[in-house]
Amino acid sequence: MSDSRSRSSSRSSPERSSTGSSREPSEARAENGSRAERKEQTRRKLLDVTLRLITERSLAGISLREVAREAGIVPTAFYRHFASMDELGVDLVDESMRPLRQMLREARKGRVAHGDIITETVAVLAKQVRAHPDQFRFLTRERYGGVAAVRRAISTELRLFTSDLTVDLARLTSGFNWSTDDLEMVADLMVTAMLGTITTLLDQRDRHPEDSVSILTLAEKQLRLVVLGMSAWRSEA
Amino acid sequence: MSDSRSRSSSRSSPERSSTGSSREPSEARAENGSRAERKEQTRRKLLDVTLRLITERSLAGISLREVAREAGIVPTAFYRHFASMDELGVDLVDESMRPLRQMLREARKGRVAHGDIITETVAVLAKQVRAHPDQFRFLTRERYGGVAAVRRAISTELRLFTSDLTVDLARLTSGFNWSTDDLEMVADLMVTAMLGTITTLLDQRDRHPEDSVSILTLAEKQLRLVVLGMSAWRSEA
DNA sequence: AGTTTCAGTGAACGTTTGTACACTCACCAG
DNA sequence: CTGGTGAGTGTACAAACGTTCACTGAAACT
Repeated sequence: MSDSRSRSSSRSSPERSSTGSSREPSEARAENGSRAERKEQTRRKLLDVTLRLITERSLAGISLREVAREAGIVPTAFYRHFASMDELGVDLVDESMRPLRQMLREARKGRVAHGDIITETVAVLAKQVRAHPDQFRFLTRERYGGVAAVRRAISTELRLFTSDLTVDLARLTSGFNWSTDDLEMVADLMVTAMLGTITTLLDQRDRHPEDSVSILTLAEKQLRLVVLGMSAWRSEA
Repeated sequence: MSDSRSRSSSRSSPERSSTGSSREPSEARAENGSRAERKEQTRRKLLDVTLRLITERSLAGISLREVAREAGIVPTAFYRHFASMDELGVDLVDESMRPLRQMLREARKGRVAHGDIITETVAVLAKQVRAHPDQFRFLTRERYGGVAAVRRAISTELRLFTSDLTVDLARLTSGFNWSTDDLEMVADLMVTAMLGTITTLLDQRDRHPEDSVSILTLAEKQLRLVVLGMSAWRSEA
């Protein structure tokens, strides 16, 4: 069916070695970029194609051949970029989670009032989910998915999220002598709640797109409930 | 490698129609059970094999042939029981979740003090996870997995869990005029937290088995934190 | 006793898969 | 100008896949 796309690079150079003055590398070539750039472009295409295909299937259900086909290269050329689909998956995890982690860290930076932090965090998350739904779909799908290496990569990165949050909670509760264990417990609950929100967000997105608002207020409420619990906790235990 | 197992049913009847006195169905046959029973046995085997194989792969990564092979039947005989692997997956969801839901409902029945309910609920969950780890692994793996039908089935059943809990929360907070939306919000948070506990429980089980205790106290703490949050909430909003 | 039902068989099919191998030829460095 | 590098090609193959079809034979029904 979709097999007519692989015939796009037959003619290579329209006017090759004509005037002799084409020496400097800064000339406007018909084909784009240097060798390294071209390679990076294909790499990107492989990653993007996989991300797109994973909308309706899991990583384990996507074949190397299919990804290569959609990216417009022959199956064997795939190996120039990744040793296997598993490796591609791990790279995809890094690429998806590292920027997000940075954004969430900065959303909490400099702020002290709990309310602000919660609103800001939920907003950042919502914006990211809206901007890169495929990445989040990939992450939720593969978090407990069939590929062990990918699962491990996500789990590791997620632990960093929790540890970031634990540090910030420690700063916010300094003076109320919380134990590290209890702080981690709360951070874990918050991260879990936000992960739940993400999945709800993705689910709802498919059916009726603009219910996001109610989901986000729900998420904020849940976080606020936990913060309230923290106040009561400190005056109990 | 593992191909030497399919040659176990070559000789069918060692002494067929010898004496003529083998008429009544209550006779001690070498093979067991009636026709319907035999069929149910094979069905069970198919379900069990799938559950076992899913420990290290996802449903989408398990082939119909492999399941049939491990169950000791020929691939085509699979269709006598399920129309596809997807259908088998949906049946597996029902079988795993319905009894659990019943148990959790009864764990909350007749109790009024929050502490009791929390302890009891976590205990029931822990016991079930310990008793049927494969089922829970299957559920967490396929909850956002690659097979749409299975995803939907789990999601539906999970919503019932939340709605059960919402009803019970309504009973417990009667007189404090909570809105249904807010009760659902809390119930959702609690269910999400417990799902997180389950996955942590399964992860840790593989590495060092007897850290379950600390995970369970963590789970109880999280639930208790939420309940504390509820008290503070009602006196605020 | 005679007939029907149906779980399981076995061969065959057309695809698709991952990977091996020898290759081309545009690019970059010397 | 020249030689090496390496991204992408094309062919090839064995293995596994889902599904089809006509079949067997014991249990169940009449």
